[in-house]
Parts: sequence; structure tokens; C-alpha cells
Amino acid sequence: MTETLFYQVAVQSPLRRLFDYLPPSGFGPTLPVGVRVTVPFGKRAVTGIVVSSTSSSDYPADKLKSISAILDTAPLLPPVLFEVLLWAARYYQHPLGEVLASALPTLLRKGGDLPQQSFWRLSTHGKGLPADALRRAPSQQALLQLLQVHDQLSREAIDAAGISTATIRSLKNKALIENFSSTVSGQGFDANGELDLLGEAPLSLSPDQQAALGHIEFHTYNSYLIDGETGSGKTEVYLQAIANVLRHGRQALVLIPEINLSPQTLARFRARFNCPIALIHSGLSERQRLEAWWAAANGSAGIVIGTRSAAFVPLQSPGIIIVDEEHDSSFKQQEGFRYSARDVAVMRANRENIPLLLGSATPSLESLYNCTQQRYHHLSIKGRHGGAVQAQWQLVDICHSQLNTGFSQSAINAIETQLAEGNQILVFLNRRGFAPTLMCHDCGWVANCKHCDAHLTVHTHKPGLHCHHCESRHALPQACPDCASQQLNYLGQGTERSEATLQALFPAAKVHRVDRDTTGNKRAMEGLLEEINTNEPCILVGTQMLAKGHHFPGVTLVVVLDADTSLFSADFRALEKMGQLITQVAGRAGRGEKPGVVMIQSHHCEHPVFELLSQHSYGKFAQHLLRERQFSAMPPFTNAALIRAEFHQGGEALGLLHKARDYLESQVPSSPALRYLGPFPAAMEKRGGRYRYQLTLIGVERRALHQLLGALSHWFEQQKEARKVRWSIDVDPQDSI
DNA sequence: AGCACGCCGACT
DNA sequence: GTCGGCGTGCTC
Repeated sequence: MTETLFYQVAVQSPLRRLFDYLPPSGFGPTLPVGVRVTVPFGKRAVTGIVVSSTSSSDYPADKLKSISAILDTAPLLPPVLFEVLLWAARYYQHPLGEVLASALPTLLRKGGDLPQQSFWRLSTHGKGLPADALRRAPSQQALLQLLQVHDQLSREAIDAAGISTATIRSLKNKALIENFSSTVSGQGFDANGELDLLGEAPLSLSPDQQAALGHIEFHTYNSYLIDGETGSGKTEVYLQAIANVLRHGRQALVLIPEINLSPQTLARFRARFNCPIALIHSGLSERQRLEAWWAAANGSAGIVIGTRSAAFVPLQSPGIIIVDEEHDSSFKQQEGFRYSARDVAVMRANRENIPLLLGSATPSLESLYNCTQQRYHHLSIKGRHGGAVQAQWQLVDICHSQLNTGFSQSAINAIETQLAEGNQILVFLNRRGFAPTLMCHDCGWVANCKHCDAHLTVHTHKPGLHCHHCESRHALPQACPDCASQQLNYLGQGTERSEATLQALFPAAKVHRVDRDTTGNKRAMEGLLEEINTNEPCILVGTQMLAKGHHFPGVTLVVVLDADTSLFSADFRALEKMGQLITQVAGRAGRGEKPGVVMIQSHHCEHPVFELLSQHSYGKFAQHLLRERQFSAMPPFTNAALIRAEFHQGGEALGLLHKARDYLESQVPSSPALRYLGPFPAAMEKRGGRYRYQLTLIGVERRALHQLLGALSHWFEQQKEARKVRWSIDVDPQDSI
């Protein structure tokens, strides 16, 4: 007797459970885990993924529906990746259906087919012809003979053989050949082993690079933190490690921050390797994304380079995973499925049993901590290629000093000197969550957004007040709405204001502003970078964007206008981020024998972090921060999770979090081992018309914390209020706690 | 998330 | 008289 079989199917929905279905009618064999199916779901038909099969179902038998269609003959997600996705859903407390969906391109998510390629083969009639048929038409004969040798040829292969479309058409008209479509299968990027994989000779390695490369074990899992300052040649170590992997017919997955996928980076990979490279980034069309995904999945791409989401791309034969600039916060998704691509990569490399390289000049405290716990191998690469000199640091105490819209006299003098010498200057505004707003000098009125808790931002380019959080716009008032005073001043200082000040101070100099307004599209940024790379003297003004990955060889002076915002920030990571940013920028300043100068303006020059950073020691700085984190029992010494809730009315959201805290206390009372903080209003309480609150959990034992989070998400699903209040769980949050 | 059902305001 | 607002409930 055949027992009844049920399939548990994951469906893309916020529901944190699987749905049981009966097998498709008239289908005998068991469906493998990971295939896509179409299932009736409520009133609609959706694409789901088979997660498991069982012999019993808790759901009433008369309500069960059957799978209506099978979309794949083989699972789209290899078993190991599938396991990683199951782990990620549990670890990040996110619905499995949405987690699995994040590993598929949208076209496949919606039930589309894998990329098809057009092939030609001999028809029955054509197969009957003798080998020397069609003597009078040589090119037709050539194609016929080709197809006698190879059973089928793609359109591209026929083109490559120098046979024209007309020839194909003639044979088709004679019904000797026929066309068919088929899924492109994985040939492997170097199936015959004949191809010379290297397009150029590798660079010779320094002793440190050699030692780092020598430490990597290629046929087992290990995580290696490659800690090397800018210019120490981390990339060369990656390239040679990749070459090693490719020689064994295995693929390399390289994860990079969004901004770092520059044409130069890509050109370097293309020049070195002759194998196909698949690129996966946000700029692709859905079609391109599917093609790149499939090139990775079927093994035709030897190297896959991608941003965050590429952590979940299937690979035919994975050999190594590399996470470049591992400290970069863009590896953490900040909404929906809030995963860290870096941490997923660690888990994936572990399950795939392959090495993982984490590279950075300014490693995250998490990774440095993991090294001290012997979870990662710490490989340092010292020395700077090209013999450039370390940047000099100058601290400028701005207490009691007259500032010209934020600039001290020392800074202005230094800029003047560098400009005169034909150098480039970078002015860095270290203001996370700061914006220039309008204030009345007489009564203190501040321009606030009606919909949000935010100050409106003054724009002088297209004059007006903008809310950066709900995108509403208002005219610039001529006088104070409260007291009619004409004394409306700018409060705080944005890049536009600094740009204007610099332009006024140095009318002859070129001043470039780099922020979301001027470089909103990639073209504009690329154009600007090109201009900067001509090394004409200029001043660059910008925020974090300036420091991310870009290389400015002509910059000899870096001015940090307001380091203080990070010293006393509510965000416990602010100082770490500032240190990373300044070190990254300083590492690129200076050219040739000319050292760069890093000038930092602060009211608190005595703060120990400046001393540590200015000794060119990010490492010592990080150790200092780690001791502070240990002392205050914060991550990475503990594990954190953030519970967020938001609603149009504040009371409901806050009330739900209070109830959640009561529930948590009832499960595990607050103790030093498991602390609850809040609920508190979020950094900006009201945003986009919603009131936002958060509750923080900090646990010493990750296991205990995660067990509790599992119970909490179950509890949330049962709360009536939780259906209208938007809530989410953020594991290992990057945001302020 | 979708999608439907359901019960109260201003419109061709 | 209806069209349509979004509250409430359900999805194997």
C-alpha cells in the first residue's frame, strides 16, 4: 500500500510557516526538495518551493489542496545552499519563503523559466543524407557535416564556425535541420583544461603576501582575516588564491560593497583571468540578473563578483569565498530580511567546506574579536607598495576659536598652502544623521517637517526646504513664522554650505561636492571621479561617500571638520565607523614621497582615540574600542537583537513593545546575562508619518538569545495588535542601540 | 504580502 | 440609489 505523501511548501509571504500540499494529481515520483511548484494559495496561484515531504499533516485533510504544477526537473538551489538558507531563516528570524526568494532572481521567483538557448540539429530527413551530400553548396555541406559530428550546435557556435544565417535558412527550408530550445547546461568554465586561465603573469609577492597565501588551506573550511593597510596588496593575494581555485576547476565567489564594483576593479580581474566572470549587482536588468545567476549556478562562470545579495547565489562547484572590505556596513541588509552577507558567507564557506577570506585595512571589531577567539586566522600584510610615506596627523583644538562656518583658521591656511602647490584637498563632513536646517536667530524657531520628527534640510541649489525622510518640500520662508524676524540662520552645516564657504574663500579653486544630490546616479559619480583623476588641483567636499573605496591619488590634505559628532554619539558603533573612515581616507592621502596630512578639528583633542589613530595604528585603536566594548558588555562580546515596531499612532507601537517586554520577562527575567533595554523611541521617533520604537535584547549566550527570539516571533504572530503594527526583529543590528 | 469581504460617506 | 474608503480576517 502506498502511504499518502504530503509536501511542505514555502511560499513568499510574511507568514512564518510552511504549507502542506497533496502531490500533483497523476504524478508518481517523489519531488526533490528545492524544486519550484505552483500552488493554489488563498484565492491566487503562487510559486512556492518544496522544503520537505512528510507522511502526515496536521492540517484538516478536507482542506488540503494539491500542487498544481511542477516548474523544475531538478532543484534550483543546491542542497548545501538550501541548508544555509534554512539556517539564515532561523538565525535572522525571517519567514523561510522570503529567505528562499532572496536566493532567486525575480524572474524565477515569479515562476519563469531558466535561460533558454536556441540550438540546431539534423532533422530525421537530414540524418539520412550521406556525408558528402550537397557538394554543390560548400557552406551548406560544412554545416551539415558539423551537425553530423556534434549532435547539436548553438546559434553562437554556428556563428563562430563562420557560417551565415542564410546558410542556416537554406538548410532549414530543405527540412534537413531543425531548431529547438533548451536550457543552457553547465559546461564548466574550463571543461577541457586546455584554456590558459591566466591572461597575465601574477605579480611577485612580498614576504607578507606570500606568507598569507601560504597559510590558506584550499580544501577545507577556515576563515582568514587578511588585515592589510591600503596599498599592501590584499587584492593580489585574492587573485592568486582565485587562480589556485580555478586551476582545480572550482569557482570563486567575491563579495564587495556596492560602491566598490568599479570598472577598474573589474578590469583587473578581466586582465588577469581568461575565464568568464559573472557580475551580480543592483544595476542589472532582471534578464541580465537571471543570466548572471545562471552562469554562476551552471558553472560556466569561473568567478562570480557581486554585492550583498550574491552571498546566496548558487555555485556549481564552489572553491573559495572572498569578502572584500569586510567591515563595510553595506553587507548588512537594513530592511526586510536583515541578513549580513559577510556572516552568511562565513556560514556558507563552513558548510561548503571551502576557505573564506575576509579582507580589510580596517577590520570590524567583530572580526578582530573572532580572531582572538581562534575562530578566524589573523593574517597581517604590512608595508605599502610604491614606497609612499604615511600620512601626518594634525589635531586642531577648536574650543573657543572663531570658526568660519565650521572651518578653523589652521584648516583654511592648510588648504590655501596645498592649493598653491597644485594639490587636491578632501574636506570630510563626519555627520551621520546631521543636516543643515533653518533656525531663527531671535526666537530659536527651527524648521521642522510636519510629517516627520526631522528638521527640514536647507537646499540652496534648488532653493527650498526638503524633508529627507518623507521627501516633502517647502518654500524657504522669508521671515520667521513665529516672531517675524528676518534673522534666519543656517544651523548645522551640510556639504552645500561647506561648498559655498570654500568657494567664497578660494574663488579661483574648483570645488566639487560629493553627496547624494550631486552623485545620485552612477554616471555623475564616474564623471566626477574621472575629473578628479586628472589630478588638477581642487577641493572635494563630502560625507561618508567620499571615503568608500575610491582612490584619490592627488589628495594630499584631508580635513575632518567635526570629529566630535562621533565621540558622543548615541550609536555605540559611531566611533568604530569614524576610525575606519578616517583611516581609509588617510591611507590614500599623499603621493610619491610627499606624505599626506590628515587634519582633524575637534573640541576634544585629548580623547585617546585620536592619539591611537594618529600613531597610524588602527589596530591599537580597535583594541582600545574592544576593551571598552568588553567593559560595557556590548557586541562583539555579547549578542544583540533589536525589536522594532512602527505605526501611524505612537501608542499602539509602543504598547506592543511594552507587552513584548512583559512577555520576554515572563520567559527569562532580565539579568546581566540577558538584558532588555527599552522600549525607547527610535533615533528619529517619527518618520514618514509613522512613530517608531525599539526594544533591545543583549545576551551573553547567543544560543539562549536565539531561543528566546524564536519564542518571541511566535508570540508576535499570535498578537492581534501585531497584525496592524509593523514589527521586525533585527539580529546583529548595525544601527544605534 | 495579497486578496476578499464588509459596512459607512459623497457622487455620475 | 451606487462607487469606494480601508478595517478585519485568511491563506495548506
